[in-house]
Amino acid sequence: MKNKEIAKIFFNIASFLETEKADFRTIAYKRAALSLESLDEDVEEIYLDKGLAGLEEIPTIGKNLALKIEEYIKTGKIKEYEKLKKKLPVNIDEIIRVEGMGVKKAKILYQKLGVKTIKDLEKSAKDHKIAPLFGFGEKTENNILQGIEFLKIDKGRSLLGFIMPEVEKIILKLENLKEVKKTSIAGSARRMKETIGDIDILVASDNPEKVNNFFVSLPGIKKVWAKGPTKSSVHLKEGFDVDLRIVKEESFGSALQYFTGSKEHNIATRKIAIKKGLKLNEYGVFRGKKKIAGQTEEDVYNAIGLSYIEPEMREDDGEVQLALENKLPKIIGYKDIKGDLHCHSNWDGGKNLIEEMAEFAINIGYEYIGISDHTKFLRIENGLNESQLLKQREKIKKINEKFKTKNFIILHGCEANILSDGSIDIKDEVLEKLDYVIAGVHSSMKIDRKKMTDRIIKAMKNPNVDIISHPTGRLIQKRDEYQIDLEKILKTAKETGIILEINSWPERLDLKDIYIKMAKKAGVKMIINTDAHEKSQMHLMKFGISQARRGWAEKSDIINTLPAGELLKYFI
DNA sequence: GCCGTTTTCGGCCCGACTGTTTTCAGTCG
Repeated sequence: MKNKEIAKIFFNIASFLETEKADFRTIAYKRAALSLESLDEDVEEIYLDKGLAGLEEIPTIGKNLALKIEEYIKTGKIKEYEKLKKKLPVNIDEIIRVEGMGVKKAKILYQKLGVKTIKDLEKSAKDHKIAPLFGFGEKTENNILQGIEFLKIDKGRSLLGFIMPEVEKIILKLENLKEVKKTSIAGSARRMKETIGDIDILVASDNPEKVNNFFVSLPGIKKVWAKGPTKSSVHLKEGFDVDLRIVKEESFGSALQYFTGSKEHNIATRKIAIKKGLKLNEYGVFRGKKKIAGQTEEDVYNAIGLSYIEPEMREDDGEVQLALENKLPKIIGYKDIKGDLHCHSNWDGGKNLIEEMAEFAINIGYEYIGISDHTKFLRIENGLNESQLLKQREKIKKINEKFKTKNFIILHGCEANILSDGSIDIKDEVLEKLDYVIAGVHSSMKIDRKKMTDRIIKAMKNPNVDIISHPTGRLIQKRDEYQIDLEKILKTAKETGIILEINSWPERLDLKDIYIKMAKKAGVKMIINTDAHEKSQMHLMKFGISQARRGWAEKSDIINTLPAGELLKYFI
């Protein structure tokens, strides 16, 4: 996929152009870069398939940019970009990562001091060469040094599952303040993106000053970037920024809509407002000077003629048009799940007894749980062999007797291994005795695309296999997906009735949102599981659900929204 | 440079905060 490479070049071209003049060409390049970044299809394939015309079908790509993409595919270079680099030989994308540094400052620092890299920048700041420059000063110089320090320990984006508890802690503290009327998570955390750059929090209050002062003095804050009457921005010791915005309660809905983003979604909604002769900003929806909405997000969307759009869908990926036509899908809700079928017990080295897992499931309102321990190929995980599985089955039968009165049932499955030849590591005569069988790849992950696809398809065709766990094997920020032909896998899933898992583990979230969309389109059913190795991890379900929501999955696409009786029909 | 349920030309989302300046450009979201 050359999408990301070209996107990066377009971003940099925009930056270079911006150092000369911030006209709409820069915006066009930035938009094109964003659109390429989020494009599912490979631009190179589009080009090989349909030529320039195909490229021009991509929104934000016109004749000129299509030619540039063609040039890159053919020659590996874009002449205009090379020219711009020669004119301003600065690692522009690197330097503007320093908080407070933008392209204009970067250009001046190159011209005056020859700064080309972050290293040069750091040296110039340390030698106090920046402060005396016109337009700069002591504070700017210090901020640059601090920004560089933070970058050095910056882990980049954090996993949603890691950052969410931190957000909740801060929100809890804010809620305890009597001046605070309402709070909400906003930004990409509210949209439940799988990784989060920084945290955005919105507060409704009539005393913003008090809230702001309280916020910037919270423990763990290493640097206050900005603090104004309605907004402040800080850097936490955990390595990320938190932005707080305070508005009056009457504007809470419009502020939340604005602050949740995405940026592209906001631009799209504001354009709709303009077309209707309205203005949308964080204070409300306005007709002339008259405010016609703002208290709730529903009001805001309705006022500009849209139906309410769930935060997880706000990526400007067609949702605005559907909201305009009142045709949005009703995506799965956080309370629709009736049970978790990918749970490990202490039989395979998990932490809890089967009974403990079941009791926890009952307490969080589930109607069933599925125990699916690892099988024998995974020795390191104490995988169960055939006789152990049969023994476990007897045990579960007995435990189920106890839960009969509670209208709860433990289903018995396993998470078997798809071996490198596509066979399953447990004999069929045992597999067929289980309530259901999950199969997953846990070894030989680097084989080529055709072999991996054939391997998984062979497993899917085993009549005893019901579910494929974490189908692409990715570990976010750690390990790429296995090479697979997803189209073929989806086709086979549809033919065989195989269920694909959405694994809720924060570093898996596998299938991911765009694949969920593809699966839904292909008519393939999915199941959201946690892969819990101890009972409290069943709470991770919300991250799987959020991924499903980002993939626009509806309740009917997800089989564990069904009661046990109906669910089991999928496993016959 | 892109794009069209006002347009093939003339628009392109909108506002907050800082630092340096003395009224605003640059940066951020």
